[in-house]
Amino acid sequence: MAAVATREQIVAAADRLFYHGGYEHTSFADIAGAVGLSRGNFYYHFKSKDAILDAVIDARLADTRRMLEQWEAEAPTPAGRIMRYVEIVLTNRADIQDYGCPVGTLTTELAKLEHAMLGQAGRLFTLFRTWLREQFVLLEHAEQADELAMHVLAFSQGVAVMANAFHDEAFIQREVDRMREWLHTYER
Amino acid sequence: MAAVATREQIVAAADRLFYHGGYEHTSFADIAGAVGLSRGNFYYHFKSKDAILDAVIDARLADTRRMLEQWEAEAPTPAGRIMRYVEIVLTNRADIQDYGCPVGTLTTELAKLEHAMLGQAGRLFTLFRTWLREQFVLLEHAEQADELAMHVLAFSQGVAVMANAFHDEAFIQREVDRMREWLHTYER
DNA sequence: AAGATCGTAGGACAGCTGTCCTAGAGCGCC
DNA sequence: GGCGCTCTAGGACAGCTGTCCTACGATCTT
Repeated sequence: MAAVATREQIVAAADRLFYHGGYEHTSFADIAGAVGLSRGNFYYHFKSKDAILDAVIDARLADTRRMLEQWEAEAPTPAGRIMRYVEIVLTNRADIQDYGCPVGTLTTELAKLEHAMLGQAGRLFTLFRTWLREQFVLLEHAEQADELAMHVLAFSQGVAVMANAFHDEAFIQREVDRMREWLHTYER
Repeated sequence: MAAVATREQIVAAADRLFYHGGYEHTSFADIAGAVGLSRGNFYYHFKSKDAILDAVIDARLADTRRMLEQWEAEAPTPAGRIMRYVEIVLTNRADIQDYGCPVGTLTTELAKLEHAMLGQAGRLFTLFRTWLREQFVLLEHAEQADELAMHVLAFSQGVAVMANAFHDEAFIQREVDRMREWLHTYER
């Protein structure tokens, strides 16, 4: 098997396992089992568990950039684009109810572990923050753009934590509706 | 030393360590070191790690009930009491920036671990939810009381995750101000 | 003073962790 | 055929995990 394909398989499996079970709780043996490789052989592809996490974060950053570009292509207005972000809690509601937000839960876990890769994980949040800020600038709220971006991020994190805790789909829908109305007051 | 005092010391130390470093990441050795006991001797006080977690959750439930009673005694109006809840993200901002919300992060972690004690941890959320709902009933919004309670909970969780990720005190203050204005629209 | 009870230290136990090494299989190229 | 490279399996390694047991010191009761 080509090494590059195996590496991608490892990263994909690790991404899923880190999201579902948490970073520390996921062992080399778990990832090896998911990919179908022997545990000891991992050193050939990644020299440490941190290196896998680094690769997973890089992959998530790339995926996120692709998703944001797609949103920009599909939604013509900045408000529509912001709503695309807001609605991911609906789109991904099944996973969110089971595992929370992939970005929020990873960042929270790494902060508790005082893990060196915490800064890297923070780039995922910053990517969304910067993109949302740009949309609010386009909405002609340049002055408060960053504050509004942070508010939208906090919305999604709050909904994710509560949806994960209570498994309440109606709650998610209500909060998205509430957010849509709030966003309308910033449209022009 | 009296066994009951030692037990309380263990629970207090475990509570702090679980909050700061997470449940799974905290070992018997860590707790033993914090209390000044030998690791093997723990079996005398708690027959398993889950039993410690159970005791920690019970202690947090009792502490929370005390806090809610105090809020009721100190704040005469339901809106004032709700604001007491909203303002804990300011009151505890130092800890929240370092470790997130104690309730939210524990629930999120236990969900990923598929831990048997997840239901117990959920009672912490439910305690706040029920109390907030009662306050909105007193505000004569009985019909939407539970929805509004969930919205306030989501607010606090969102702010906690973002404050933990970005360490931004001004953001916390702005979100509390925003929440205060929102709450005014429900006062009469 | 003798005995029972309470709380403790220390270590044994199997099992798992991340890391690292060695040997060899499979393959293309000369 | 023989060389060299890529990729792999399997196991060794020290260290840690939660659990559990035994032996002993301190304290209290009678």
